[in-house]
Amino acid sequence: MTTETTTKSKQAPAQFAGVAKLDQQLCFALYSASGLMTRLYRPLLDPLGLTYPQYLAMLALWERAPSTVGELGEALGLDSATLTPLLKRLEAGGLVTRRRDPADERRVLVEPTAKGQALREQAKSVPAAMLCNLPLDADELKSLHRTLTRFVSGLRKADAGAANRS
Amino acid sequence: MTTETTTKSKQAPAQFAGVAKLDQQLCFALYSASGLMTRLYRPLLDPLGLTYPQYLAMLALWERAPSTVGELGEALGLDSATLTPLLKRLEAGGLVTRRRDPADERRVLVEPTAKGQALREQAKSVPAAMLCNLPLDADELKSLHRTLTRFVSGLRKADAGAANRS
DNA sequence: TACTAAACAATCGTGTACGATTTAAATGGA
DNA sequence: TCCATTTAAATCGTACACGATTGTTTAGTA
Repeated sequence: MTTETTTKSKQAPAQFAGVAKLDQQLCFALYSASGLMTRLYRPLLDPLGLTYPQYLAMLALWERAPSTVGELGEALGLDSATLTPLLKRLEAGGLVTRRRDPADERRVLVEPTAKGQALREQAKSVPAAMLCNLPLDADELKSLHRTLTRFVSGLRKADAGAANRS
Repeated sequence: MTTETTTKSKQAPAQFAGVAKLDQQLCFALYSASGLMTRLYRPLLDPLGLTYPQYLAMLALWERAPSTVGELGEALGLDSATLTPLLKRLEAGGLVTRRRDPADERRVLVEPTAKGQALREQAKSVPAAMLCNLPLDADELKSLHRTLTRFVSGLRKADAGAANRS
């Protein structure tokens, strides 16, 4: 509890200490929630042969195919270093195809196969099953989602700013 | 858009479809928020030579040392398969020591070194800097934290239940 | 006391994540 | 047209993350 002036140089509010601690707890809560959620998805996705990130990729592809790796990355917030091997695993599992875009050989087009499309039917029961795991009622879920959405879009802006600055 | 009865077997509420979609979005929002947050911590933690999980481990150790691997795992929600290599990296960096508990040779006691303690001073400026990145005001942060905390503790219960059932 | 069961950390295999670099293709001026 | 620049994906190295298994130590019980 050393009374130091380090924080004075920042334009921090008066009640800094408390809020800073809160931010730390908030960040940890987000980190924990994300991890727990992934764990709870596992028993639902195992029968489909998907991991949670793979499930997200399939959701994106079911919405819009073909998609380029870049578009998927934009949608999921992942870069090619993560997506390329993930998509290769989906391809190895026979769920998607990957091919160079003839119109622009730099791009790679990803598309569900018939098997990948068929999986969509099985996957339909996942959200309902997951919902049973979520400990809040519908109103609370809605409120949490609203706040989180604003939070995420704000963070995205901050992240883009940080990227530009480098 | 096949009208099927698959979901009728679940005891789902009438407005199932909408809520289920929401849950999907909520889970994705959590996933995104967690990833973005980790990215925003990086420039703050790089000067300290820590990753975000390593920072969490040090926070736990600054609060309570020595801790066993199991206690750290409980606090952070990680298992030994994740923690052991992480702690070995912290040890290699000279920030912690690891030794078998003489009173119970199964346990391993982890403790910050002098260097690890010294790092605590540098780390004090991290929360304030991070706070500047967070896009919500103090009230919203508080509300989000409250909801998330309830959410996490509920998820933990669900997770424990799932573990017992297996 | 012997012997099984439980607890604990470590290890192995697989799958994200991402910064940094590389390779190839397209684009935009001089 | 030529060439530097930009864009897109892949690759490399490092670091989580976890299920399943292993090896060791302790605890519990007949």
